[in-house]
Amino acid sequence: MPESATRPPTAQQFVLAEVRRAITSGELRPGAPIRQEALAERLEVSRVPLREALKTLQGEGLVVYLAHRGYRVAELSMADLREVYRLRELLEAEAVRAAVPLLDEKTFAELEAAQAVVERAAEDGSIEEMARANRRFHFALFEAAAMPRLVRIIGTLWDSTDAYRSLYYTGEENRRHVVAEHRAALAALRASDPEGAVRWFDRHRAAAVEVLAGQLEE
Amino acid sequence: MPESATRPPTAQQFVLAEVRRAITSGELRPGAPIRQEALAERLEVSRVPLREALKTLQGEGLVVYLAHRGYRVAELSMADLREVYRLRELLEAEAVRAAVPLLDEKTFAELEAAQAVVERAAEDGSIEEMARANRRFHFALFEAAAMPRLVRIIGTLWDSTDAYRSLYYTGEENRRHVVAEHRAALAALRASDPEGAVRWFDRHRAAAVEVLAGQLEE
DNA sequence: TGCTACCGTTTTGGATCCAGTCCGACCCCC
DNA sequence: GGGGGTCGGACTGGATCCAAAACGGTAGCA
Repeated sequence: MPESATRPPTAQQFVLAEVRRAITSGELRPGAPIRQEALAERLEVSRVPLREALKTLQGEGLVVYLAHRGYRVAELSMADLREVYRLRELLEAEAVRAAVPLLDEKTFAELEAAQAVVERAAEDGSIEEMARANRRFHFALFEAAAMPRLVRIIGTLWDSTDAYRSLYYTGEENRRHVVAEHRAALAALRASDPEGAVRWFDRHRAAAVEVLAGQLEE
Repeated sequence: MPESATRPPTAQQFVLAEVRRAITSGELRPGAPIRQEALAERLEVSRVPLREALKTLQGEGLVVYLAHRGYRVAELSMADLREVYRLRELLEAEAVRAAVPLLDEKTFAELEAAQAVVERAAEDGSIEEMARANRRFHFALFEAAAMPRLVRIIGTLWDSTDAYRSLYYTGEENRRHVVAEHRAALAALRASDPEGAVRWFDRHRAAAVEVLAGQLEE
């Protein structure tokens, strides 16, 4: 039963992807408790694979766990938000610097393909697609650094703010900023100018974090 | 049955601590497959809490997982080792810089208490105790930075090399280096000189990574 | 002799069932 | 009327059982 393009080979992987999507898309609200029985039933699995998926998400910081009280969707305080972005600044700069000397045409092609989707989605205002393509863009670059642990850490940092970040793309002006900053960074990468690229990405993040900080105060 | 000072409130937490200890102490060798049935029986629990503990360890990178083939203790390549230490360099420097302005007498007391244990253990050659006290020393400092995510990430980086790092302390000269470098860093911290402390910690790590790299080539 | 298909064993993945803990409502007593 | 204790429901934690996938060995065949 090929119900979707590729259904993961184990239930826990399926559940993991599904729950992560539900959290980062805001379907499961920050702070909300996770009722295992109900969620498992909705996903048509038993509680066992769900619990293992939740353990993974706990490791990623997307949910918090208290013994005998279960899991809740993690909430982000203002201090958390600042910390995440500070760490991203440090780690992504490292990734970019490591990646630049290793960039090849294949990577550039991937970057430009992703960027094309970003631009089209920005025009159309399709938030979900823009978020996906934006991630593809950045991680295509990070992957090029050939530092798998670094990429994984950055990935978890992205995940932990995904639920909030989607909001950023709802502003049309924000979307225009993203497109422009990507283009500038791409030009710097083409010119093998890591510091230039780093500066653009820093500005990119700084703009986002300010907007998000505003959002976080409701 | 108070079989140990404090037995965790759930079996999975007990198992987690136990398996982590077994891995970082080298009792479970890198690359070795983990037979769930046997291990669960040895720890006198069922496979369910063991599996959840293994998921946590997977998130920390201490074990690797393949669907339908189970868990194995993670192995470190030379590239991995270098990456871990490069990331520690970046992140620990950030932690130290953030911590210095926040240091209070309580933290200094903890640092010096840990350092005293390190020095005694270094004399006696008690490897296990030195490793524990060394970790307490460094993390007392990191915790002072008030950046919980950062501390957690650094913690997982430490864990991923623990199985190898114990080897470092078996050399007597290495132990003397550690003591001296800690003292120098402590003096810099007392003088509110973050850059001085960062330099000493960098040297501290650089010495360790070179020895470990040698070990890793068997 | 080397390859392949098959089958039994081992091991992991998942479902169900039971036990223990937590939380809130209610009641008693002060 | 308010505070503390107790009971019951809801939910999580763990054990056992069953299903499915992977591995190893063997036999059959080219």
